[in-house]
Amino acid sequence: MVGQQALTELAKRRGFFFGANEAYGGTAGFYTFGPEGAALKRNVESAWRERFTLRLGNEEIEAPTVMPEPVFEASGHLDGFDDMLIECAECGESHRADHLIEDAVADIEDAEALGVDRVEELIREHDLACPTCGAALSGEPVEDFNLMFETSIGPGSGQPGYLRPETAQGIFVEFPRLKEYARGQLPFGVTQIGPAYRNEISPRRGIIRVREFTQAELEQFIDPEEDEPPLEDVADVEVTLYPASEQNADDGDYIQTTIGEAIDEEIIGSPWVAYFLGVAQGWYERVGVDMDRFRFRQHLAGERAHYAADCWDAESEVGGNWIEIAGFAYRGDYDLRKHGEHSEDRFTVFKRYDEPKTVERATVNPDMSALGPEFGGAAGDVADALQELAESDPDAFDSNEVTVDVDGESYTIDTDVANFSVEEQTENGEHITPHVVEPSFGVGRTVYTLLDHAYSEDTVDDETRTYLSLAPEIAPTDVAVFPLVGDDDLVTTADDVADELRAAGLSVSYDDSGSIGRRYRRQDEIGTPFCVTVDHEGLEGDSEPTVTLRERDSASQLRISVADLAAELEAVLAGDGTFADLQDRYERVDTDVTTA
RNA sequence: GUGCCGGUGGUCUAGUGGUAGGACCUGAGCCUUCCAAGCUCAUGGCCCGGGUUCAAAUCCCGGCCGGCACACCA
Repeated sequence: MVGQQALTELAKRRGFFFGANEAYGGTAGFYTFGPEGAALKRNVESAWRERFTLRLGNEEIEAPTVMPEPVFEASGHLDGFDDMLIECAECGESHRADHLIEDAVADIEDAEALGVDRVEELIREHDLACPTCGAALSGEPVEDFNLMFETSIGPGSGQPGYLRPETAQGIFVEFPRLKEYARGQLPFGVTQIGPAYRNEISPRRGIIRVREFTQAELEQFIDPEEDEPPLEDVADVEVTLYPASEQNADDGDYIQTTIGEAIDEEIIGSPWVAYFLGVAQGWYERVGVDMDRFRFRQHLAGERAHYAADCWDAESEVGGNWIEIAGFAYRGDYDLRKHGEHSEDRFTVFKRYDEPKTVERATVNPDMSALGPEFGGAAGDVADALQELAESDPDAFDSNEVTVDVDGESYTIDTDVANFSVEEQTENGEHITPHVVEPSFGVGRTVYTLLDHAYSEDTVDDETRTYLSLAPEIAPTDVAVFPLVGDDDLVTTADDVADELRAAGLSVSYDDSGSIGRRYRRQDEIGTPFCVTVDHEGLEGDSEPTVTLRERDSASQLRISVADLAAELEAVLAGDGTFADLQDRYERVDTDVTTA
């Protein structure tokens, strides 16, 4: 196991990531990905896109990071994302004011909804004390802290906006158009990879908890009554589960099972969530997460977000701690329903019935030439109220007069004027609000996990060697090319080989400095899976030139002709064969190197 | 946000009220035909601001950044 300190040091020194704006003292919670880190992150994103967008037949979008205030009124982030903090004057501890009240006052369960002033009052009335030191908190100010970054759109006072706290909202808000694009057919999925922002009170633990981070999210829109995931694709996938029941039990333990069994035994409630856990398991394994340090943990009841009906996290163990690297939430119809209520657009899809239905519907057709002169500006509202009444209580129209309330005023109308009737109508279907299943991945945390799990040390010729055993698919550099020594003919050939490999689309690093061993170590430390060395032996005689090809983890080499090199490397990097396969087909080089 | 500890070349680190030394790295050269070798030379540093002092990188205060603990993490 590697400590956070050693990994952070390597990350800084080798250009994976480092604190941003250090020239100006640094900014807590913001990191820059250096050349190696940016390449690694890009490769992780590509692998995610390949699996969760392309392979699943979904579509990817790119929405703005700044969104106007009403979006977050609808999503609940403006209220639900607030923390009410109160600070003890005696010991300086900060506490959640709303939690204090919920604990102390029996009949208040959601103190957050009460507002700052009322919460301050309640603390006075109940004479609440600091849980840490016991000093009275009465009279201390309660501060609202919203975790969203606020900004202002346009000049002057502008309109208030926020940096999105999750990429998901960019997908939900555009649902009306995305639905059109999907031709109104459920199920369909939309993905987005991009930055999200949370103004954390206290960023911690390096890159693990930051204020700007990259999310890769899939919003799967489904008809909850009809759509089922292709569970047969993942039924046999083995997973390590840590359900809420086990977390609560004294002797709770992990459950090793398959996705199929977990559904049969109702450990995972939602088949869709289970499906995505299965897909994710395979993906994490592929990009290089150590599956012995990986688990799916179910959220405890009190832990769930305001939108989530059931939620599982993917967690990895890094530096001895478990961190969340993805969340799988069944969000129900919460998001689309809310945006539908708050905006002018329709966040529904039309679901056709198998057979058209004939229904009796009570309607009114009010004589507006009578209502208008009588009620003036209220006439339109009265007409609407009559229609509502017709639907909810048609019997009200049996008598001669009917009364409706509009804004607290009562209006009484002759029933004749309302033109009440019951008509038979044909309904071909209904508008339903889709449910949403959301796999949401933290890209930065995944990158950190991969570095942690790839970090290795061994001994080569009695010297300690540090190397990153990254999956070839996601390693920042595919291959490094060296001339064994600085002779002109070796340098020229090595240059040509590097150029040829670049032309084949590989990410190539060229290095002719210092001793060959030093150059191998450099590449080991950034996880480059292969090194190609041009030596005199390979250029001797009239036969085709050859080079040595070295594999990172074993440090073993084989001799291969330059003509075959690009194609063989491409195949291995694409996961089509391994270095061991090449060893069977090409001459091994005895290097006298011993690894232990 | 609170408490404790810390901040010296790219990285790691020694050190003192009189402006700094090492190791590794990096660059140039010599040597070198496969794993951080050796030799020569070179580049490069006291987090920021204020105070005390003849003099502050050193002491004091504040800020910023980092680590740990608490709180927080929808």
